[in-house]
Amino acid sequence: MRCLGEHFCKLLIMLSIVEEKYIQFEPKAGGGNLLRMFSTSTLYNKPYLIEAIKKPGATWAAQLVEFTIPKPNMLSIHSILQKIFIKGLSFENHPQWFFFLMFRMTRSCGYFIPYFYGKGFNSHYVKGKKCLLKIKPVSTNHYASKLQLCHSRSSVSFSLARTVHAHMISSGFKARGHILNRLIDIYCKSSKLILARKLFDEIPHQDVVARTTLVATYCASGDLKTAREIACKCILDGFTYTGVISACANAGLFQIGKQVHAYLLRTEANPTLDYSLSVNNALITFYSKCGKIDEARDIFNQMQVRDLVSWNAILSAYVSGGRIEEAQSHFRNMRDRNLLTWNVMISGLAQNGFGEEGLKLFNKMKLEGLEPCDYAFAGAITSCSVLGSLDNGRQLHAQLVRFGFEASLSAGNALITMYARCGVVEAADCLFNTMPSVDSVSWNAMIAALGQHGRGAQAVELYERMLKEGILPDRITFLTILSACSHAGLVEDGRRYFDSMHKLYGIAPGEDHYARVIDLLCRAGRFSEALDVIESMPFKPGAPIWEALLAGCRIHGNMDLGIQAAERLFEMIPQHDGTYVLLSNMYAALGKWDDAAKIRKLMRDRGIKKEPGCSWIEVENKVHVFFVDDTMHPEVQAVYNYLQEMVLKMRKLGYVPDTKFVLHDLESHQKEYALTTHSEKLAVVFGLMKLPRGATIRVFKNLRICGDCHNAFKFMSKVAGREIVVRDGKRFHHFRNGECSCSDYW
DNA sequence: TTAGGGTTAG
Repeated sequence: MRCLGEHFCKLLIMLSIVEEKYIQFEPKAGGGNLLRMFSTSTLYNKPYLIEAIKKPGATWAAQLVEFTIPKPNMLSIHSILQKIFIKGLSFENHPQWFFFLMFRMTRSCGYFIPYFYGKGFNSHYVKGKKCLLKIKPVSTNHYASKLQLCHSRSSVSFSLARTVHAHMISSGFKARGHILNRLIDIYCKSSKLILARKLFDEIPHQDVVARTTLVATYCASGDLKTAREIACKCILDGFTYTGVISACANAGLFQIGKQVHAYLLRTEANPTLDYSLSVNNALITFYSKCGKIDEARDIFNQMQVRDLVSWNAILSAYVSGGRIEEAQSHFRNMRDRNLLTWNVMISGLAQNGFGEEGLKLFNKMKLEGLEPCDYAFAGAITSCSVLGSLDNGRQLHAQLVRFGFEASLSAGNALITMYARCGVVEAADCLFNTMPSVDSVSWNAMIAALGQHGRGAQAVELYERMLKEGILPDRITFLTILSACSHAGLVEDGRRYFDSMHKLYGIAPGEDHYARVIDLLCRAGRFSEALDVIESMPFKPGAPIWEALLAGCRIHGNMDLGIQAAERLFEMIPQHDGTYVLLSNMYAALGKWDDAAKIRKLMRDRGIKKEPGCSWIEVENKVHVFFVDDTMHPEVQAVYNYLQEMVLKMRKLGYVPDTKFVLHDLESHQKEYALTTHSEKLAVVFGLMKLPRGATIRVFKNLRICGDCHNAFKFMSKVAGREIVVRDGKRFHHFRNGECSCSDYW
């Protein structure tokens, strides 16, 4: 029990700080045997645990901890907590259980304190307890290490830092130097600038470290006057400049960052400024984040000395600018690479739509003997989202658990999107609800997932829940919730959220937000309102606005307005194939074949090619691609035969091919045949032929699904008794028993 | 004790 005793001592010290209270604590003996008994077990979810829960005190805590060895992680402990609550047990009478857990988690995973703080645990178990132990002031090292606990890779615990600070004051401890600097840093990172400034002003000898922290924070908040005031009172070093440049990069302050750069160039001859490497590295990232990739490259090329940070920074710049070829060539030319290099490249490929390449690189990384971290997993999982490869995604999820990263936020968030984009929104929902901790990215991902699957009401519900839990929506939250409302026809909700953006949350709507509102209104046929919104915009409408308007006009056959929108688009983005196709489709749908042909001719004259429609489906871990009128796939003839039989059965149930979706003026039997060559039909039929009985058919299409295919899949789902899920360029359709989840609103 | 290279959401 010696080891346990030590744990408890450490715990006590820590808790004294966490709670600012005196805590009654009575360690109980008897855990030793059980500790040994389970020392090799990691099966925390076996019935032993249920038995163990019935036992009191330290015995139980000892088991609990031991069960999580050798790889304690957030998920395993979280699931224990869930079991405890399911059984109606609480920590009320056994605070030591909670202490032990918290200590173990904090030590093993580094970020459990913020987790517990958010969940109201602290008030749950201490209230009403007698206070027996008085906590004395502790050493500088102790406070330093406690403040270190406030920092984790992804979060800063303001509440813990504040408590440590309070403890210092109440115990009479005189904090100096780096302890204060750390506190200031944490306050700044927690956006408590006033508190940080107050502390800074109380320091008798303000050093360059504290100044650097504050200058960078004031700069990021846009308060340049104060930043300058603080900066000019001491000799600045490289840390200050890199800090300021980085702050400008993160806050998007391009002009100011450029001024700092110009200033540094003027003072380059100054021999005291010997920090060009890190400053240049910061500058690469600054220009990259401001979208100036060429400038970033120039800095990299002109650098006399470069290190791995420089190489990674410029690689990241290429990737973020979508310059994948340059990134790949740069990656190949790198003599040294670290884990980060691989992560940047893998996720960069995935983000730019190169899912297959991303997965290949992830596997290559492993073959080269590098152990992937959770960021690498996140990149690989994103690759699966791009491909719609559920099999690969599931395998990666399993690997992730084996590697002990199941508590990772970035990988977890990537998984939510992967499951949703692979058509299994239930799995995404389940993951979201069982993740040990979530952040705003997770909420946004889940709201987006529900929206894409046509579950607008649920998306709205989740958004409201997010607000109730005190999470502030950001500009991406609004993009996702507006899309969700738009796809589900929730016009009033969408309008209300759009209005609240600026009024309640101070976020100025961007063009992308306006485009979504226009989409929302036009889909519902409310064109005059949409035009009013366009009038009220503080900037000139760009292509996304006219595209949304045109798409709405197509749905409602509003030819006049559609032509106006298309004309604007022809001026703005003449090379974009979508405008020509949409307008031509509108004419064709109205039977105006001459006009449709004119648009097609215009397209040809301008040398614009329509992106060919293609659909794909994963069968036994292999992706099968079908094009329109496919002749390439080895089994395509069997597919056509199967489809013909299927159409006969569908006709008996009332299916009538809707030839208005054929865009060329053909004889009616030719039109009907043309419909049967659509890539999405071929892929779905291939799935029906190849996948086991009862398995859901999941098909992906690069463009929007065709209206006749949409109707046909409703009948097909009934005839075959199967669920068919189709992901098109915008959203998902779930066909089940003759109906689609979108209720034909798309 | 401060700074410079990464991730996930649209």
